[in-house]
Parts: sequence; structure tokens; C-alpha cells
Amino acid sequence: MTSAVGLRTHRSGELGEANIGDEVTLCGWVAKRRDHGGVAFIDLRDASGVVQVVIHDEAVAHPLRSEFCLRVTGTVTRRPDGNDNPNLPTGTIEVEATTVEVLNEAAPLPFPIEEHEATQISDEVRYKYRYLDLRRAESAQTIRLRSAVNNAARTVLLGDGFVEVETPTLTRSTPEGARDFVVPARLQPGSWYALPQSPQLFKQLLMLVGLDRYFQTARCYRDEDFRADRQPEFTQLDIEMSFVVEDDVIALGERIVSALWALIGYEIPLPIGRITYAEAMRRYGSDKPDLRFGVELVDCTEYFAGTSFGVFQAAHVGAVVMPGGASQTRKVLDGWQDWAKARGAKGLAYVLVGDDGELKGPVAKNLSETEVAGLADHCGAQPGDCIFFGAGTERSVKALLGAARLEIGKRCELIDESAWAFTWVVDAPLFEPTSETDDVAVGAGAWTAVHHAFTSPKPEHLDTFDTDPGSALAYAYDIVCNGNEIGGGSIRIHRRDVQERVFEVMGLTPDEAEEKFGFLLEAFKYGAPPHGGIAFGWDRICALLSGASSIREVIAFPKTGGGFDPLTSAPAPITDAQRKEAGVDFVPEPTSTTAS
RNA sequence: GGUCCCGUGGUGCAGUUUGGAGUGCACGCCGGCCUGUCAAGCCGGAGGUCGCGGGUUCAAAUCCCGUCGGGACCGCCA
Repeated sequence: MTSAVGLRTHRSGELGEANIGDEVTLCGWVAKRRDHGGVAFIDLRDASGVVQVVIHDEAVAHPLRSEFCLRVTGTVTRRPDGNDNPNLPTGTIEVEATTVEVLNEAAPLPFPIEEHEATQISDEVRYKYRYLDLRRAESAQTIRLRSAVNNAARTVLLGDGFVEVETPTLTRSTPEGARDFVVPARLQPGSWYALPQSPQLFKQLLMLVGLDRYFQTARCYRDEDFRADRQPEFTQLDIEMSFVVEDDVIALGERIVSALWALIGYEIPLPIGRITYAEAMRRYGSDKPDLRFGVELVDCTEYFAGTSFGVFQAAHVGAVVMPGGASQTRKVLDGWQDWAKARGAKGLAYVLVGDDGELKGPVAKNLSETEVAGLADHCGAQPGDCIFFGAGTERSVKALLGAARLEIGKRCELIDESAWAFTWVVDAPLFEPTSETDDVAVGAGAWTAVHHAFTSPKPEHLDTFDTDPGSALAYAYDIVCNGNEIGGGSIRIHRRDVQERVFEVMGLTPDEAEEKFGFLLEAFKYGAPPHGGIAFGWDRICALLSGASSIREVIAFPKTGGGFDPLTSAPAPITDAQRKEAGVDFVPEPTSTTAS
């Protein structure tokens, strides 16, 4: 790899003892200046690393400041005895400067770039000056890793004959899913483009094209509230294949994921295990279980079937055991109640198992003798443990206890932070009731797709999914890593009649379906092949690989929680002229009132 | 839409519980000294409307209300 071009002959970090005696010209930034008055040392940083430059002319060295951009010519020399710096890859050599050219001065920095300790600069400041933040080796490394991640996936896919296709980012608003970002259409006032939430429909059309295998690093947009792992715009590695079954897509997914984790020196044991959605929910209370630790949920519905304790007279009662939890103070146990309330639960019932096996706590007093006698055994609790209970609908209990399980994992330090636990979650339900909450159901019999409307039912449910939507399973698969969903996909519906029946279950009339997906239904008329695919959450994967706590760290110019770009101050008002031209304020004729 | 935490010179913090003069620490910045440092060292200096608004009080960084910004979470995210 040649790195010597243009204004320089070498790059700082690539110099070594082999260069001793060479005259070199380097370009870079002043990472540190140590001026002894007579001799001064400059740590010169460029993309490749840092090398120490020695300047003996005080008049030259004195004006230099942090982050000045320099061009330095000098001779590479062995450092004097005893002056090696073992912390620096170039620590045995230095460059004796003969000329130092200041290419550009730098203003005093808004925050320290070169830090000696891990003092955390606030995200707000770092992202406002992201171009300075990314000068820091640690920050820059995540961006470089992301490039390597792209390259590794691309290598796998191109080697398999995949075709990379760019799909539109100005497209049509489609129902279902998240809120769209919309863009006014100047030439058709009152009409709007939508930014894609995913290239889903286009990639299916590409299968109709006969491309056979497609991929794209696709930017996606969803106008929902943000989180540490959610940005308004994000990236998916989007993949679709023709004439495949579930196992083919899963096999490809495993090869990609293996190639990615190989970048950080981890070999994923293949094949990655599979767990059904039902089993994941039953054992872990989650469709994206963190398998780095045990602690499984226990079903107590039968156990408390005849209980006289009102709280446990519920459709579903579950439990999860906190190892050693019996020693928690009353204050900590009260904290769990607040924790549960923050999640919309009434509280978190608990029973403490004493060292002598005796059950303690307010709940224990309400249980019958027989209930008390077998409870620890039923839940698998040992003396000294704490058993947490949830009671209510199965869905709410699983959600609460699943979250409690994760919290237990954290508090009891059961999670091996260096571990990687992958699993496929398969056989998710095809539909779920539109309103499966503890509230009164809104429209009875209304179903919505768990994945999306184009997911095929499993072959064995193809005939019955519309007569028995509740038990139909989807031909879908999610890949989960350490409790994070890092990818998901499905075998799609390729038959128009099946697609129409799915729309019907979802309550979409033929007219509505025609209006919203007419182009897709039309396309399905012309020999649509069986196909399926997967999309990986690229930001999340990069964050996992780089150990970042937020996907913001792996995005070059991220936004804050409010969707605000601290660097450009977007979004921002536009001028009246722009408003007029864009047709933003166009008021449609009141022809129909179908707003909903 | 909801819950919780945070906001103090350029940066990171302490000070807030129990009101008493903008008090302190580390880094950075400016000036000076210094020929082997690498978190260089030593001496001196500058820099603040304690996010903003209102209230309570003789007195508010501190207590109360509101608001803005940031962060975490719930709802939401096919």
C-alpha cells in the first residue's frame, strides 16, 4: 500500500526503524506539544498514527499549538538511549525536523481532543464539533470499522453473484409501520413523497425482474421517537433472493455475520442455534432473548389456579428468580416497585426465600400453606433467592418478567460482557390482535401483521391462516445477538391470491389494497417467483462490533434525541419563498373527508 | 403522550440535602522560565448573567413553579 503522495513522502504511523536515516516529509496535526525551551517535541498525528517530531529551533517550535496543521521535513533517527516510548508504535524513533511549515493554524479547541484519561465529553458538544471528535483515535476507529464491515459483507455477497441495486429514496407513503418522513412535490402541490422506511417493496419487484439475488446498503427513515439505538435515519443491509427457502437465507445470513465478527477476531460457532418465538417468549419473556446468561421465566398459572390470593387470580401468573435476591434491603425492593411502575405495571410482587428455606415478604403471608410449601421448588429458587411475580395478561406478564430478567442479569452481574450469544428466533406468529392490551379491545377481530404484510405464512398454515389467524405462523426469522435484534427477514408472499387473503385478514378492502399496493399486486400477476430475504440493522451491528453504547457512535454525523443535528442545526425554518415554491401550504379542495 | 436523571468560566466536575459575597478542584487557554519530554515541569494571569423566566425570602447556584436543551426508559418503532 503506497501512502506517500502529494505533499508528503510518508505517513507518521507507518514510520519505523527501517526508515532510520531517511529524509521524510510528513503532513498532520499537532496532537501534543512539549516545549522545553531549546528543544521541543511535537506529536504529529495523521490518519496512520503518531510520530514524535523534534524541533531544536525555539523560534519555530514556540508558536505551534494543538491541532495546527503542519508539513514537516526531517530525518528519521533512532531515539537516544532511555528515551523510547513503549506506549507508541513509533516509540523507538523520532523525526529531527529541518523545516516546519504551518499549513493552517487552529483556534483554541472547544473540548480536549487528546485526552489522557477517559473523561467523558458530553455528546452534545462532541457532535456539534464532530469533525474534531472524529480526530480522536477512538472515535475514528468506529468509522473505520464500519467501512471494514461494509467491505466484508460486500465481499461475501458479490462472491455469491448478488447484484447491488439502488432503490429510490423519494417514494410513496405506504400505510402500516412507522410514521413517514414526507417531502413536498413542487410540481404537484398537495402531493408528497415519502422517504422509505425500508426498500421492501422495491426489492420484491427486483425479484420479479429476475435479478435473482439483490443487495443494497440502504438508508431508511422513520419518524418515530428516538433512543440510544434508534435514529431518524439509519442503515440496513438489505438482501433478497429468488427460489429460496428459509434455510438458504439463514445460511447466507450466518456467513455474513461470521465475516463481520471475524473482523474483531471472533469466530461464531456455526450453525447458529434456533429457538422458536413461542419458546423464547415462554423461557425469556422476549422475542429477542439475551442468551449470555440463564435465569428463565417460570409459569405459575397452574400452580396458583385455585389460589385465594386476589393478586394471583389472573389469566396468567409468572415468576422469575433473582439469585441471592433475598438479601436485598427494603429500600432496594421498593425500588423494584418503582422500576415496575415505570413500565406500566402495578408493581412487582416478590417472595424472599430465607436461608432456612422459609418464605418471607408481604406476599408470602397471603399464600396458603400448600402454596408456600412447594413454591421455591416450583420456581427453582434456592435459599437466599428472591422470586419476583407478575400477574395479568400473558403478554403483559411476559413483558414485565422478561425485562426483570434482564435487570436481574445486570444487577447480579450474570452477564459476561465479553461473550457473544447469537440465536435465530423463528416461527413468529403471522398476525397479532390489533389491540392486545389490558384495555378494552378496540375493534374485535382486527388483526395486524407481526412482521409486515408481505410475509408468507409457513407452508402448513397456507390454507388456514385466514380462518384461524391467531395460530398461523409466519415464514420469518430474526437474528438476535446478546439480546439485540440485529436482523430479520422472511419468505415473502409471491402469489396474488395469498396476498389478497392476508390483506383481507388485516381488514384492508380490495379497494384500499389496490390504492396502496396496486403496483405490487399488479406486478404479482406476471410470474412472481418464490423469494425471500433479510435485512440487517447495520448501525446496531457496527455498534456491537465496536463496543459502542449507542449507534450514534458509529454514525459519522448523528442527530440528538430530538432529531436535531447539532452540527448543521437542522431542521431549520425555510423562507417564505421556499414555502411557496415547495407548495407546503397548499390546501386541498375539501372533496372528501376520509381523514382518519 | 408519559416517567426519571442532568444543565456551574472553553472542557470535566465539586458545591445544592441544611439559602448567607461566584467559592473550589483537574484539564485547557494567555504570558514568562526551561535542551530529552511523551498526561513534560515550574511561576504568573485571564476567563462565569450558576440554561432561561417567574415566585418565596432581608438574602437563591441552592427552595418552589414554569420553560428550553441534553441523556435513559415506557408508549411508539409493520
